[in-house]
Amino acid sequence: MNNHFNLTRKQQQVLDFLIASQDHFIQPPTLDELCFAMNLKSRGSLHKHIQGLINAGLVEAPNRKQRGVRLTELSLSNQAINDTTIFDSSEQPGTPYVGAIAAGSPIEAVPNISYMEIPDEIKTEKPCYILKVKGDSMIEDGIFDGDWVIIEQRSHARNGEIVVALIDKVDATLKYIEQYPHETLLIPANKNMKPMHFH
Amino acid sequence: MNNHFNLTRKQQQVLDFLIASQDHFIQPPTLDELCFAMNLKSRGSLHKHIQGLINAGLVEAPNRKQRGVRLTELSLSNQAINDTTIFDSSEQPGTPYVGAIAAGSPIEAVPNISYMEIPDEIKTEKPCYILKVKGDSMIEDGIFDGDWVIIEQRSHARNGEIVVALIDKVDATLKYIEQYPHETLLIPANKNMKPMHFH
DNA sequence: AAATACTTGTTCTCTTTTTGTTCTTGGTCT
DNA sequence: AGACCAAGAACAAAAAGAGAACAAGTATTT
Repeated sequence: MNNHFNLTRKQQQVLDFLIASQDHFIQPPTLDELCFAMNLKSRGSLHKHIQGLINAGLVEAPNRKQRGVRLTELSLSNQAINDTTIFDSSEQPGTPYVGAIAAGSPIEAVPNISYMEIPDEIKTEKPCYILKVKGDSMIEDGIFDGDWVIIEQRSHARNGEIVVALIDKVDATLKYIEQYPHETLLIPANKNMKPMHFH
Repeated sequence: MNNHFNLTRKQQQVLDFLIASQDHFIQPPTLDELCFAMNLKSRGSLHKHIQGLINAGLVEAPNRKQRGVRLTELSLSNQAINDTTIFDSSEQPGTPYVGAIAAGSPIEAVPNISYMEIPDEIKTEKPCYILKVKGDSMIEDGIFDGDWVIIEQRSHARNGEIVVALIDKVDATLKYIEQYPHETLLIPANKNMKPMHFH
């Protein structure tokens, strides 16, 4: 539609991603970094798409220089137009940021979903999200009211791990979990609170 | 990421570091100091990057005269531009790095000084550095062994604040401070430890 | 003041890692 | 069949690292 450049589907996708994520990269991303961010596996394949964008004049040609892929003035000036298409593009693969989820989740509504940078030292490749702690149920483990916690997004938990437990799909609390065949225990790290039993 | 100068990744990184840490150095840092601060091992290698910045006009060429590497007007004015544009873009503010000082300080030697990003939500404009906590003296306040703490660099402390106390200019500990005319108390947040008295 | 040691920038060589590029093979979709 | 794409091997140049050696300057000692 608004695509006067004759880009293939994937080329457009790469371009959209580059434009959308340009502020997230401190330095122009290398092919490998782009692969990782877009969840691709072959540098060679990506290179062919980049080559297409270079031919269209949308990406600077790095003739063998190792300086990462940079957008040209042309594509930057077209960015405003593309902004609308970005929203359409419905999938937004592997952004390097860790998001704080809230939308649609049973967790108490966060007024505005923001994304925060977290230090490399803490960062993991696994999908994570950030929650703010309310209450003192884990105070003996150094998790205080108002702390931010980084939660690894998983479907299962092992005994002894700290989990975000959804109770009746309404309330969310941070507790130690112990799962037995007949019941599940949620154990706070606070002497003044008692473990909770569920079935 | 916006970079009209044709710098290599490392050159950009060094430049970013110089800009971000210019307030942390009392004097312009020597190559060795920069190596130490950036956790590099070879002065010669770093010199090559600096040379690249000199060629780009971003760093002053010290003709065997001035000690230390200093930024040029160009890079400083460029920094101002970047700052404003960053503010305009309304997301993603601030310098990406916060320095961890150690050089020459009486704090127990950190093997390699590294700089870590900290979330915008925690960040402050004041000069800060990061230390890793050893011991359990503040455990009741949620400061555990192995935690990182962000210390605001100040010359004075008020009663009731948590400070990094240097004892005999050798040991550094994290304690509450209470200063009276005749003595100074360092109070841990751990029932098993007793306050320390000094004069 | 002279001799000495230490700093600090510079240059050089050698090695390793990173990164862009090319090519081949095979798959999917129209 | 032809366009598009994924995956991966292989390669060459670029970039980065380590470290030795040197020289001009600074500091310290004699």
